[in-house]
Amino acid sequence: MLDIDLIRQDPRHVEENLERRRHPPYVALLKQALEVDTEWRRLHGEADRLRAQRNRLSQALARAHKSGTPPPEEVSREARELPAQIEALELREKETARVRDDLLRRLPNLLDPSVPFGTDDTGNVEVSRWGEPVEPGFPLRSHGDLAEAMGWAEFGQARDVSGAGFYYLLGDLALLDLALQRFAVDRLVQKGFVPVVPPYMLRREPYEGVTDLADFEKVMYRVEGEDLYLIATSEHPLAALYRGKILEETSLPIRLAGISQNFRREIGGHGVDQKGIFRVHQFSKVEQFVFCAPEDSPKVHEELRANAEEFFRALEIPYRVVNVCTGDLGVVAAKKYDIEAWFPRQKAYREVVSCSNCTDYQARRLGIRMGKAGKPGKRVPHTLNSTEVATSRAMAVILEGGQAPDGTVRIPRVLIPYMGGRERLEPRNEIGR
RNA sequence: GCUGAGGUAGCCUAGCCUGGUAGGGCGCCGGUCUUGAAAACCGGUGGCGUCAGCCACGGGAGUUCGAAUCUCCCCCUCAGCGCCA
Repeated sequence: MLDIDLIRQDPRHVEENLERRRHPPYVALLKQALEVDTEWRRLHGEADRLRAQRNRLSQALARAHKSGTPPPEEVSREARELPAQIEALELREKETARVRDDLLRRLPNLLDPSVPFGTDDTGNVEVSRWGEPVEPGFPLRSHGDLAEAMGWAEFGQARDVSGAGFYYLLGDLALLDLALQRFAVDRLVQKGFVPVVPPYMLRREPYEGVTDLADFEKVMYRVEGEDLYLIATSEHPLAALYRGKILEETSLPIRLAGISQNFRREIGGHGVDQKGIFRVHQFSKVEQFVFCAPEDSPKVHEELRANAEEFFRALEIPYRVVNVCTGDLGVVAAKKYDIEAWFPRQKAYREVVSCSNCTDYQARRLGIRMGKAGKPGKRVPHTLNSTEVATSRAMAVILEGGQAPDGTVRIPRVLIPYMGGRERLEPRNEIGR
């Protein structure tokens, strides 16, 4: 949610920013919100005056009551008539506020100046590139086919018992999933992040603070008969960790490393990845999340990006970083980098990390403030989030890029200690796992 | 799931029976004093506002001129019991 004070003080600035999305309805929404707000302020003032009058009358009646003298007739008459007027006015005031807030909530975050314009992901701008894609000397198998052939995954039975988009991981691939998570967490802890295993379900109300309403229809699983939703990413419960709280200025930045399963209903198109773990309903992810002072967020954004880049360099996976354009950015982030890893079989860069600066948009909706408790002058902190690793995606790259003609897969050097010292993923039947 | 107790400002708590518009403590901020600090004392402490004021006692509805207080509905938390990895 945008700052209503900013909109009142400098509507032109907000309008110019919204125009950069080249989506005229946003500007119309803004103007409407501003009009409704003006009306609300008028109603609010009027209702305030009537309430003040009511308080004065009530006190006069209380005094009369105490002294035992009956109050003047016109006082008690006005006291009887006022509540109906107040009620009518308050009803309009409340309704107007509701309309204004609805309009406000539909406005996206303000864009960072560096965000390029574009209508979809083809408008994203490459900002850096690391590693040399190598040509394999033999035809590569898709990660799904390979995993199934080597006994590391079972898709058919998962489809039968849970539906398309689910999978069993078995043997070395199950271990690789855990190894990636533990490696990612260890690195972040070393950098001062607090590891967090959050709730995997949230109630609707706190959930509305962290995501836009469309997600409830499209993305999230709802628990039957309960006011609970399965989290789509640990970003959500991590953001909600301080909902309604005041963060001590000196404790910032707060760096959290979320460890969770993630559940997503809509998983988009299929094609070459129909079989596999690239797009699935459930996956493990280690997430970076930071609360910081507004002036620090650009620096922290680069820090999160650097952390994610280092992770993929440690895995020796070539990648590029793109500055995500307006059409691909979504409403919550002010700026977003995607890291796209090189998939050698597909000969394409594909998204493995998403790194966002949400500025104050998320924190304001969650009612998170910063400052000293009891001291005036609270500010709204900024929130940022970035994937460290989504294991499903990382495993897909490792399987594609690390495979040998015999089907075994080279384990990235840094993960060997996490895999019992072994250097290759071995077929399940051959080693009895 | 059952029974009971609760939800008051950043935190703790009084007020509820008997309706008159939220008091105290801690913390924090500022001031006085001091070489400096502590102590002491004074003032402040959330949200909205067109800066008159208004709102805020878990949420909503009702009764009333007036509700933290009375009535009803709902939510949440804790304790004990039950169930349980």
